[in-house]
Amino acid sequence: MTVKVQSKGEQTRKRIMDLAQDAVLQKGFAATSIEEIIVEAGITKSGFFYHFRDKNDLAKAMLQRYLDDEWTVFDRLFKQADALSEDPLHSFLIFLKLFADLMADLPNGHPGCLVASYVYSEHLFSRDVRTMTTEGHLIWRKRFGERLRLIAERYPTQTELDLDDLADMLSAVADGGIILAKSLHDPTLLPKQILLYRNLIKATFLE
Amino acid sequence: MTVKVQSKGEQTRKRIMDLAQDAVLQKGFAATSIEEIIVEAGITKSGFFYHFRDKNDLAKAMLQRYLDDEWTVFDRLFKQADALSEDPLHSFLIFLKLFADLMADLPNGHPGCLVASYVYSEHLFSRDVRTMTTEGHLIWRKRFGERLRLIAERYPTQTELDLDDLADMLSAVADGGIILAKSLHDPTLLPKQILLYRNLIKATFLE
DNA sequence: TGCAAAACCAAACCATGAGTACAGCACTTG
DNA sequence: CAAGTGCTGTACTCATGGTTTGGTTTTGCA
Repeated sequence: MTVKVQSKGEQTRKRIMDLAQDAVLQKGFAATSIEEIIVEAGITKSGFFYHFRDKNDLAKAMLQRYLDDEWTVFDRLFKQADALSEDPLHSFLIFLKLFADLMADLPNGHPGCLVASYVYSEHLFSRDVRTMTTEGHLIWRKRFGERLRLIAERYPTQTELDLDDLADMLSAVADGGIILAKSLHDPTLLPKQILLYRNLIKATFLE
Repeated sequence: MTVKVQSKGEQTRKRIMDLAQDAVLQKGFAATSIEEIIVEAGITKSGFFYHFRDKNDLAKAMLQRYLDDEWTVFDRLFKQADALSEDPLHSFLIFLKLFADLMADLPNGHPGCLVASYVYSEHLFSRDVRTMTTEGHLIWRKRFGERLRLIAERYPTQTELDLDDLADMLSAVADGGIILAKSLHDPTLLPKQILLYRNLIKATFLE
């Protein structure tokens, strides 16, 4: 367990981003004011503008951090799963179980997907932020797609099937599951949806 | 084909809502200003406030209309499907195909789900609007769930399976598919996701 | 044709919110 | 200890945006 040594500045920067992210996931980016963030963070406006050039800069930094975090989380889960089975299919199934468990363990449910939130306010952000959301989704497609291709090699399916679509479906089920879980105030919904996706994978490759 | 006779007022009201909905799906509700709407609609602010008590009132009216529209669309698709097969499973499979086709025929792809958009800015709206989004999702669960229960009666599954979860999954896949399609600028993505859900249904009940 | 109701307009109000200018404090490195 | 640099505070600007008040036109209908 490495404890990052954070300078005071890094700490405030992180605090700003944490608070901002919570607010954005509840009200959307546009409705989240710098004012409210700095009040909660216990700093002043100049403090904010020292750390971020403007609001869009904050949006970008948050998104980058979010994508990085997701990446490392999935990395960990995949490594865990790979350690438990050599077989690509079973490893993927284990991964999905781990993923579902992780989502089930979030005390108040998943707070929301920042990428999804951004997509529904796309027109607010600069071009580079928008391409980041696109790239984020493409990376997941690639990542899950790779796994699926390894599986398909060993477990040939009868029906024609686009593996990229199947990879996308995990993102879709997760994003959709988060929305439903929020809307229905039911944190158990997301993990259950992931397990249904797992069923599809099983049914697809195990006949 | 009944053509609704709309008074001038009803026409402007509709125009406002159309423009607002487009804007909201692109930028979110908070970032959509009354100003821009009235400019596009060719009216003034007072014109707007004649039709809507306040901005939240507009949000509510838009959501109600959206839910009603969705309801009638699904109604039509279900009726069409039921006319083509007596069997609940096949009827549902036909319905899913029709649904996918409908989504595929949208020239620029699905513009976005208003409910999903609202969920990611929940904290902006009054309580009644928020309960409307919840109710909306519950209605879909009920509607799809009913169909699935009819299917399950005739096609018993071996594995334990919560049909409400399976019903929710259609909403999740749709909402998630819309997000992905928007993010990746690929209108074909949504219908493909629906067809993958259809595969799951087939695999589940036809072994 | 006249008149009430419906539909709309003009102009202001007030709050909020993004962003700036600039001064001041607290490190920490030469 | 001097000088920079990282960070915070005060005090503004300027634009936007939701909402109100009080009037004017247009429309449907008796």
